[in-house]
Amino acid sequence: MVKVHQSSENLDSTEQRIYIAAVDVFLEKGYDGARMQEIADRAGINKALLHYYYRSKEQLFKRFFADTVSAMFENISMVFTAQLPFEEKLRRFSEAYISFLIQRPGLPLFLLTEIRLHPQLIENTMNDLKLKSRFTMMKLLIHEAIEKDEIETGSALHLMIHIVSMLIFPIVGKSMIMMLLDLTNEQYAAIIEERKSVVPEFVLKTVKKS
Amino acid sequence: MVKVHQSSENLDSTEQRIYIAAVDVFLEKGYDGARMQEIADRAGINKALLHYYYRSKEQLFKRFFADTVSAMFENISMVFTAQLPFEEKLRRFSEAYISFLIQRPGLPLFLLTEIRLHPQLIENTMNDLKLKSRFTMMKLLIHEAIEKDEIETGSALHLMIHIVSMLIFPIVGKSMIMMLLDLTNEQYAAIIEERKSVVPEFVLKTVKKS
DNA sequence: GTCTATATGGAGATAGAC
DNA sequence: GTCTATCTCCATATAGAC
Repeated sequence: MVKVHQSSENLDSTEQRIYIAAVDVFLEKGYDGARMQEIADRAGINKALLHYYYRSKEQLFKRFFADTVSAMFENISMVFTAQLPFEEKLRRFSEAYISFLIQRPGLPLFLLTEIRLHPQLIENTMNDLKLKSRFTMMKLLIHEAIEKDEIETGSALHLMIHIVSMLIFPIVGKSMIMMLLDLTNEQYAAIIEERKSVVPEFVLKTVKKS
Repeated sequence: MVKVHQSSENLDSTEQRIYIAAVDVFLEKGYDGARMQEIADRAGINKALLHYYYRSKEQLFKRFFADTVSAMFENISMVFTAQLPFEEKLRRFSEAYISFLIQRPGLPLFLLTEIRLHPQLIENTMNDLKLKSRFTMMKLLIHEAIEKDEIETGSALHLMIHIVSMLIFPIVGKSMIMMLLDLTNEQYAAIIEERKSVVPEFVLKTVKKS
């Protein structure tokens, strides 16, 4: 869930409603395309009140962005704490990650786009959250597995990129894939669901020692 | 190369300079972030002249977008005409596709983003270009290989998605990957270069009949 | 074809009453 | 806290001289 910066007040408070509306609009339209008027409309209030709670569009965006990135990576790292063989970790990771993305299909493309378009807007956020150290866990996991002779791979780095790419890209490229392969929304959803198991099995075929 | 809508005039013409500037700005800032003033400045002319050649921002964008999508998919389909075994086609495709993307690193993320943000702006474009039929070639290629017993795979559809994901995502997710893995620009470039061969070899390990 | 000047509208942000 | 009204700026687009 996306956390909210707020001192534990009523969930139905105005501030909360504004925040929720802002999340929707920013995700749909991006920073440049988002309109304060639309956020106000969806929250059922007016622009003035919006500025009363969040001084500016920039501040509102920054709060939302920090929360969102944080949620995204919290979710990833959970899988790695368990003590399990590489195979099982990979299966659980794929399952958990795709499940997470299914619920927030617009998130990865949004993040990638905003990082590119507004690096200065998000710089502080990225430094605050210790993302690097979190992600390093995945690298360590794979190195560990290699040392334990569980897997065989030319490059742990490339293997990581393979896995992440196969999990995230189909979500990011939804519009393109649907168009090119002539899929309905239902077919597309089914394919994504399948990938929870297809991707780890595909990877394991390649790297498992026999 | 990105084609230009223009009746074969001087390459240094004003219209041409505007178009080139527009390509740069749109790719950098996206449709919403692009400013006509900036395009005019980079072209070394003023806004009025810009509107003289291209009536509106929307029209300018549409022309550029159509050209760009076209170029992107022209390039893909070239590989499939040759009569070669699946293995060799896959290697050539990976090489050609990554080479293409290295020269236009911002392109895939731009396309994916604009398709999502402005579907109505690009609808005509997508219908005009017979993208679907072009991409179907890749599906056919894989089915053909399966029938010829060249490869073994659970699902041709997923295999296609695997390949495309592993090729495109590292380009799309450059900012994220660089940040998370703590890479310099040089290291990142080297990794992308490596993927020209790493990806097809990875895939072949899984699907090659032995 | 190219310019300066300006029209027009929309966006973020604030003032000030209640 | 919440509203209406308004300010200010900036972006697209056009008018009209040269």
